[in-house]
Amino acid sequence: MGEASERKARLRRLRVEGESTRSAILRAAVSLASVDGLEGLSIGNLAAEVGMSKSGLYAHFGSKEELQLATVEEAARIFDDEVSRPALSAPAGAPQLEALMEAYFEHLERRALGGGCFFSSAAMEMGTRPGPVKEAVAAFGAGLDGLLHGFAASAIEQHQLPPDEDPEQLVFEFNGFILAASASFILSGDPAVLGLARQVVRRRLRRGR
Amino acid sequence: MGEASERKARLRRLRVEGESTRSAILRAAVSLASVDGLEGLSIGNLAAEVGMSKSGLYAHFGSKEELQLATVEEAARIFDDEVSRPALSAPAGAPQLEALMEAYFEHLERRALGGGCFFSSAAMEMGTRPGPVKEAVAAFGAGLDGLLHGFAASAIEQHQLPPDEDPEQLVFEFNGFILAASASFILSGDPAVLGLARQVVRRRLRRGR
DNA sequence: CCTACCGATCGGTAGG
DNA sequence: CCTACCGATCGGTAGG
Repeated sequence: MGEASERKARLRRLRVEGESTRSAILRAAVSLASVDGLEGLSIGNLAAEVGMSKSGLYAHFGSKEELQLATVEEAARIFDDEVSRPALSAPAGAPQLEALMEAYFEHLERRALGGGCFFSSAAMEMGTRPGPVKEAVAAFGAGLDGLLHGFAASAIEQHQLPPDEDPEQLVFEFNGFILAASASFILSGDPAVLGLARQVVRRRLRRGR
Repeated sequence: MGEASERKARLRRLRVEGESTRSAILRAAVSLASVDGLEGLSIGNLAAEVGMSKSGLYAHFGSKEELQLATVEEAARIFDDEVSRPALSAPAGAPQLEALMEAYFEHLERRALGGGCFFSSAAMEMGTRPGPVKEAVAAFGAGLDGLLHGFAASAIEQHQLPPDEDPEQLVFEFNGFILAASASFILSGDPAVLGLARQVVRRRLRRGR
């Protein structure tokens, strides 16, 4: 079997029924970036991964920056599917906060992207690199903060949390839980750290009860 | 003035009385890595920054990995000087926790390294790259966790925090505060987020009082 | 989507 | 510490 047919076989493996080539490329891009970062994501590596030439990729994305932007979009879609959406199905307030965190911990534990948490890494990596990609990462963060803020405000409103709690402080704390779980899990590779993270979340939501 | 004398002038600027060339190189390396990451730190850029040839750097560090390891060491020394040591001078227990966080927030606000928080970024960046550099970053994290654990245990012992508090959970939470402050500050560039972080820390340490 | 190429930069080495 | 070089890879383009 020649190289060409191997490439096609790999692409077929990556592609699901009815899924576009662009979508298969972006799933691979998110996976590579979850290991090597958004800067470390190279067009050559990505081309090899999906069994395509570099110029084939340039037909889909005109530049590395456009590829990075599309990759951030795809990562946001995955996060919404796997973490945000399940949380929205839980009862309003504290249960949504807990469901979001639980969905996130499972997303981490399952190593859904191959490497670590895409947005934890992207925030640290792109934070010091002004430009459209940083803005896209920041916009995702703002969206997640908004979601958490709504859950927290609702929890206070429904007296699941004391009335003197501050939603903004809660958003900061839950962001911290996400980042600490991500960093700790990625460095240790030990699912036990997620047990500790779950305890922290549970206790935090039972405070003042 | 020729290029050669410009280079020497730059090196002189970077060097303080009695400071070794190696030390000046490493300070520049930490600064560059705080912006571009430990992978993004290139020997060519670093050589230009300190006004030296690439091969001049190879006389000090035999490989990029050795340079990265030395850079992690230097960053740890700076963190210990600016954050850990001041905390150790505070009264034992909760005041040490608060002093460490305050020193960290000031370290961030002052933009002490030029870019963001070296170890927040390094943990996310190297977490997915097995090898000696990741181990060095993990070892620093373990050391900081140990320090926080001691402060937390002491706070509980002295009844500054309730006896049902778990030091390990507190370590996780404070790690989260550090990471959330770092990510938030780097993305927004707004010192106001550190005000929120300070409130969270203060409230957390007054819980159960 | 491909082959074939571009200049720039990467980490690293030879020889002084 | 330097100049001068190595092969590999980077992002990107020409032409089909």
